[in-house]
Amino acid sequence: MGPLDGYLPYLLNRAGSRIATAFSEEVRPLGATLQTWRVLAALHERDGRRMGDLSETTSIEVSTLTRLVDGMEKKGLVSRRRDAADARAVTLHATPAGRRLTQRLLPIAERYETVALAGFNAVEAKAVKAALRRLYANIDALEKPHRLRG
Amino acid sequence: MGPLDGYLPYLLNRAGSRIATAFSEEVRPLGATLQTWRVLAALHERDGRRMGDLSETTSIEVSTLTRLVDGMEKKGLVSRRRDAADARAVTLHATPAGRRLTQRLLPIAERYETVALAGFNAVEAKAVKAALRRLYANIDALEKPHRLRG
DNA sequence: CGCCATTATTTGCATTTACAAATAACAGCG
DNA sequence: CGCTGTTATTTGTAAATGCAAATAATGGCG
Repeated sequence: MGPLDGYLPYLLNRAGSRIATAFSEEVRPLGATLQTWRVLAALHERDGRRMGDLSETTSIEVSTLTRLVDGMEKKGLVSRRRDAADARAVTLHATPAGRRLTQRLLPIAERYETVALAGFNAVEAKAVKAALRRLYANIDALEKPHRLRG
Repeated sequence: MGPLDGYLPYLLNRAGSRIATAFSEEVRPLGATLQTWRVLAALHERDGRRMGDLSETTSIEVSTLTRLVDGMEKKGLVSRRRDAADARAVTLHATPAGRRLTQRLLPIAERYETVALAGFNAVEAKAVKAALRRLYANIDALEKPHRLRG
């Protein structure tokens, strides 16, 4: 066990990468990717989100998201709509086909949650999640100042 | 707080992405990227690693790593050597310039560790890291069986 | 020794990604 | 109402990525 094993960003990336790769492999036969799942999951949580909102939620850069959504639209999984209130914005909506795919992906996602947390009791699981939220908030706070200048 | 906020892989990815993006931005002025840092950090831990070993430790896919190392070699940060014991393998070594860059990146990396764990006491910090190792091991165990067939 | 299955790395190639610039529409103010 | 600065999204373009195939070398076994 070297220094890397004690370095938090390393451990974070390692765990995240591993789960991402495994999940990707698993959903490929369904014609899905990790990124499409992220978008579908975000829309499952709340449909009709804006691109920027989706980018924030999924951690997918907006220009990347644009082209990802292009593909998903072509596949008939989602549809874009010009926001009625603000014509600059675009809202994204899952189509019936998109919702069907989501339903097929949900149990796989649930299984990954279970597998990842194998051996964790309820208290420990809750603690990890709380810690991950704190880590995120800490880094987020580091970035935010940039946006508040002026 | 929707369902996503309770989904571990989501929290993991969100925290990891955020820290990765922030770190990347920060090291760009030094002519470095997150990926080059990962390679340099792995070599700092132990020099002369094989490509496959590096791929495993950095979570960078081997074919991606090959090309990343091409670029690092061109920049004079690392050098490849054919492994004396096994001519199939290539070992990678940090050059003086590579080590100098590593020395400049180390304090930045340390700072990220500190910032990410702001508000965590020593016990909590240790617990998060242990949890991340367990998560990784759990997913790893899910994958391993594939390699043991035959 | 020579063959064969296995392992380590690289290469081919199509896709994904991200930064920066461009476009489109808003909001406030003269 | 027509500027002006800001916000939301897309597009241009070059680089990074990952799967699969190719290459190179090993080890075991007849």
